[in-house]
Amino acid sequence: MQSVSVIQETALPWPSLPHVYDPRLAPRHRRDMPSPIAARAAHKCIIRAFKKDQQIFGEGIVAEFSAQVVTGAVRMSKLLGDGRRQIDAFHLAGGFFGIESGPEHRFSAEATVNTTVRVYRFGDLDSIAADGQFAGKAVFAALVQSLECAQDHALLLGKKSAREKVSTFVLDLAERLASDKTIDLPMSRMDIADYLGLTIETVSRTLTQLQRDGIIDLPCRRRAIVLRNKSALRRLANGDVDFTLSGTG
Amino acid sequence: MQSVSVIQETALPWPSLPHVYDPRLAPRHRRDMPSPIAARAAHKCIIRAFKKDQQIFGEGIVAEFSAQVVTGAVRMSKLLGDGRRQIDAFHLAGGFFGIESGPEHRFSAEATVNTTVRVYRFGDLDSIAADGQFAGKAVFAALVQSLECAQDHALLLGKKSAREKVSTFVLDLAERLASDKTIDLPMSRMDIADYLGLTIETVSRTLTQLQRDGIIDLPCRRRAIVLRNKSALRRLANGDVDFTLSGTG
DNA sequence: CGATGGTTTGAGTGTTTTCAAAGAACGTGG
DNA sequence: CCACGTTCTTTGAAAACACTCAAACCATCG
Repeated sequence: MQSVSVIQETALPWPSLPHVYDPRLAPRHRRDMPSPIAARAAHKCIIRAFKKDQQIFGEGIVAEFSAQVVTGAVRMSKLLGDGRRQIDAFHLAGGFFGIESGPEHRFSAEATVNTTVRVYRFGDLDSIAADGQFAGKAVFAALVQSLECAQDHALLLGKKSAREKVSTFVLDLAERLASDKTIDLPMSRMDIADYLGLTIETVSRTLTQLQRDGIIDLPCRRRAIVLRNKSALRRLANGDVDFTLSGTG
Repeated sequence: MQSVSVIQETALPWPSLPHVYDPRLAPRHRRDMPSPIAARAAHKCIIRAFKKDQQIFGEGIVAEFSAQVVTGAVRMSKLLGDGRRQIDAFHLAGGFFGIESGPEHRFSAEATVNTTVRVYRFGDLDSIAADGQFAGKAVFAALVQSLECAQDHALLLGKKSAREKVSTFVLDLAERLASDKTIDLPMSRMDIADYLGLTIETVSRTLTQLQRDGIIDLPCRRRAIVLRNKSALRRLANGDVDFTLSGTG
């Protein structure tokens, strides 16, 4: 009903993952070393497609699977009692998500656009951790990266202004998508707002203002942003100086 | 406190830490605070004392050591370009901190009160991950806990009001300190503010308001909070309903 | 006991939110 | 391929919340 297509996959090496696999972490094992997880999971590994806004798994659901984004993007979100939503992270192509320590998922995962993911079935984390070889390290690396990401996110949410938040977001997305000039946003303003701890109106206003200041450009196509002044963006993102008041005034 | 003698140091360049083994110090673990890592690293483990506001290690410093709080509390903080500070976490007795994936510490660690820590010398994360036994799992667990903590923190910073933030903080601290009624705060208002993404004035005002509403009590002793209405606090913390307007009005 | 620094309180300001409505892109169906 | 409706986005005005600046307060320590 909801699954659009299910395809059997051949083995695909974990190590080719841009996002999870930091060569700095395990460079020695990188070359030609088969991944135990991939090997083990190969025969149960499938690709699934999810439509825009379709849920991949919900908060509180038993964590039987983890997954890797093939195309598209996935948002990890959490809800407050009254429905307020905080998006913890966006996973882009190559990104892993759904790896949990406890028995259930602590986030809900949804596709922000039409998305395909590769699904893995995982045993408990203990056994992964106990695997001193490739699997343990890969999961370890994924975990550490999530942690760093979450911590940077906390800095952003706690201490940055709307202008700085949006700048940070745009810059980060540009890097992760390897976009030199034009970024194709794989999410709505609402998603961005819930990620940055702002409202859609503020996100929109801030983008407009950055455009007025010549830092970015907003083409007709709403889901795109063109970078005009990357260094200014970087300064803003890092809170380097008082860069809040700019140009035109 | 503990029968073992504690080494007090003033200036402390981490790199010059003496890797001595004092049988009186290291192997004796507090019964209520089992430390698997210590068991393994016993021969490299020492106890060190830090005074209030003393730095344990700085952001960007080579990560040669990690540590576990024995008594007191440690704040992990990050700075923005212009000096704004975000505290990522407080580590209380038993908490591990300083475990990194990369070559250097991504946070500065400082004692918020007079504090003693057990210091470990760690090899790179690879070797820890490769250890399928005790150490690997313990570090793994610590990492996962940090991650969950950071993610909850992001929800707090991004979506909660001052009232909700403070309530969450008080409740969390009460649980972590196993305080039934009276909480002895191991940090200043400034620390709390930088942790919650607020200013000290707002933290103070919010606490006062919670007191007026009969939810907490603020004794003369400024570093203490008495819980009066724990369930109200819990409702506030979880954003359960519109609980913002309360009592007296 | 007085000095000190952290904390509380007050008044005014500013940024972000809220509420409301117009505008524009996108998808659907003809 | 165009027209239409729907949805998302943008813009505006007013309000709310937290912040800034400033001063008083009072625990704590010497």
